Amino acid sequence: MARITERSQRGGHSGVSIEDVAAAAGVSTATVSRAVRGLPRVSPATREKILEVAGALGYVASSSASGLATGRTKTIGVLAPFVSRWFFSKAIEGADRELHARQYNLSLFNLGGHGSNRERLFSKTMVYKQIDALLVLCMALTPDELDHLQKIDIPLIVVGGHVEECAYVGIDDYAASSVAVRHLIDLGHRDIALLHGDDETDLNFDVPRVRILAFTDVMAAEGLPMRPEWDEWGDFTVRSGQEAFRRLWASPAPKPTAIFCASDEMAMGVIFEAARAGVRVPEDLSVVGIDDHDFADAMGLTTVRQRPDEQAELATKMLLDELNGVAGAVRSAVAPHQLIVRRTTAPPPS
Amino acid sequence: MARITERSQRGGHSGVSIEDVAAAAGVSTATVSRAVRGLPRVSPATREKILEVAGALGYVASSSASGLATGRTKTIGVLAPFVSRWFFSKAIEGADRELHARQYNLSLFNLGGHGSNRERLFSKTMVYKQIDALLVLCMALTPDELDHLQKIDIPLIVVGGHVEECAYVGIDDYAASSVAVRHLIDLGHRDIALLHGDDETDLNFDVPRVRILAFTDVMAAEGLPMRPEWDEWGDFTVRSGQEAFRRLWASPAPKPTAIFCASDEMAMGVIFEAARAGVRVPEDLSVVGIDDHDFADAMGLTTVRQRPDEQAELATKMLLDELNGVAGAVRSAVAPHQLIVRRTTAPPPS
DNA sequence: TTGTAAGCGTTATCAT
DNA sequence: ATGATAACGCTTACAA
Repeated sequence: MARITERSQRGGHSGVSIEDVAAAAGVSTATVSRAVRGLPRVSPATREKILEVAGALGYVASSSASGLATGRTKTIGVLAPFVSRWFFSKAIEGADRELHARQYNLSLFNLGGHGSNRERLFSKTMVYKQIDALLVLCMALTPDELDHLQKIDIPLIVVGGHVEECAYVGIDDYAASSVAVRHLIDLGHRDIALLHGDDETDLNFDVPRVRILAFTDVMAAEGLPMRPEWDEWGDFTVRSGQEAFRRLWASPAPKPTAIFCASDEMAMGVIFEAARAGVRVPEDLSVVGIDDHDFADAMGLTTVRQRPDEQAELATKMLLDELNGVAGAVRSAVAPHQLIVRRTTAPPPS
Repeated sequence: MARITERSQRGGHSGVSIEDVAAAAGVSTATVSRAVRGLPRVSPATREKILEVAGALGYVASSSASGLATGRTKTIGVLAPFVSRWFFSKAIEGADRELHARQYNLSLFNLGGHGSNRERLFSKTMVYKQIDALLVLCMALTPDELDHLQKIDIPLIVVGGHVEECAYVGIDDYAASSVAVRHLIDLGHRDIALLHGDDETDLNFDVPRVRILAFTDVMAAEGLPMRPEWDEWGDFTVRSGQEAFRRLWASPAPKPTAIFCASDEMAMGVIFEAARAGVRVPEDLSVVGIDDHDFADAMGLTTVRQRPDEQAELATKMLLDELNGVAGAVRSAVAPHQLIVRRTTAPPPS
């Protein structure tokens, strides 16, 4: 009773502590600490006994206490602009896989959708001293956010968009886009529209621009025309793909026979809207995307596959290795991409 | 120099501590603590000075230290079977919204996709003493997992599937399914197929069963036939919807004029495959789903809307309120649903 | 192999 | 309003 009172005096803590285990096992807390962490310098006999007692008591070390003692929290942060978009949700799963396997926790920081959409507040305070490393999943960071990031002196790596001065894991966007456009050209298309994802305000997000560049380079190299009316913009969502298609088809200009979309979700929007407008894919219009979204196979969408989960997994591995003393483990790496030809691309109507 | 050596002696901690701030501001750590946390009993003048010094020094309290002192981590855990499926990713966003607003951290525990798919290891150790409360986003828990859950004596609430003895926030699945089926019947359909999501092994997941029950009840009440060949099974994914459609249309049995799907993703699979098979939706086949997935609008899918983000947001709010002393804040609540009629349902072919 | 004890950075009690 | 100071539970030299 006195004991209980003593314990509940402050904070109302609960649970069994290392001291309880030590007492029950008749050893010191130091030995318990070594034993439960699988450290050497504990005799097999004592270890077994301690583990048994600990198990019986349901002992679990307090992460706060060990965090305070070691200076490491055993959790890494994942910063994402969205969680419900394909790329990010897959990346989160990939990061989690690696973290889980290595007994680390994943702390999720979502930049998007807070309050009225742009009230995204990412301050150093959020992550500082709470995580050992940070995985940045990003398409666009404000200069302010970028600034905060640089100030945190923990291992950091980014997946999903280049950030100045940071190690980056991702596909070669230029090559991936090129192969998609070439596929269209190889099929015989000459009148190809571009649905890119650059809104020209996200200064720290160059993925869309690289994809645009690849498109224009390939088109120019082949001497193909690039009409301004065929240069459409979207924000990587299905809806924006729909809208782009509508604008394209509403215009009095001649219609392209193919459209290169900077993401599968936009490509899907185009396809949905084309169906609605009675435009047949691929007979009247070929469409190719980038990503290999979960739904791409079901829709028969031709695309360039990338695996955000594997990218994030690799990036996470680097972070963890770095934390475990492998200096230079965190470095840029380019992930593979692959053209997947399905049923939304075909030769142009003759 | 002596100071630096002193600091880096153990663990290699970095950053400025409360003591540094106290020293720089010429006050005690106790006062700094009060000041930075916005507690009373600090004169405006000292508070201002402390805040200024703290800001200049870039002071951020160590979460480990305060966690140890208070017994609370200021982070809540979110347990999810998947993160890249619509329901869960939306729910996570909703939870994050509330947590973010209340300065809590979100620790994500993903059950799915570890190693060879079923090596999902959810032990008490994972979450114990690391979080103040747990939000369970689940469709199916093994008895073992369930057991672990019960043992954790922290506030807990579930969204996305009932769990015995736990407070639950979610829609009325029976009513939601009923309204979908009734919609089909009101349109004049009599030959309605069912695409449910029960694999009969997930014993702790009754959502699919409730939806099946609603279907059979409504059909029976209307005296409508329910052919066993029209009873199809899926696992809530697009792919399983495709497969179900293929089976349905491959069978020699007569075809239904409508199909009620227990989820939008399955409904989409049906629609994609129907298009491939030349079956027109809704002229030849009406399809209705449940969820109002992000793509539902673009596809014109008739469905019953639910908002997992709002459900999770509410559940999270309850958790936080409970932690803040509002006894009984965590309790079951039923979330709204709404029939959204779009373009995949129409009267049956005459 | 095991134990002792000094931190780790906060918070909270109790004085002042 | 402010300051000492004792926890909080664990890790880790260092001693035994």
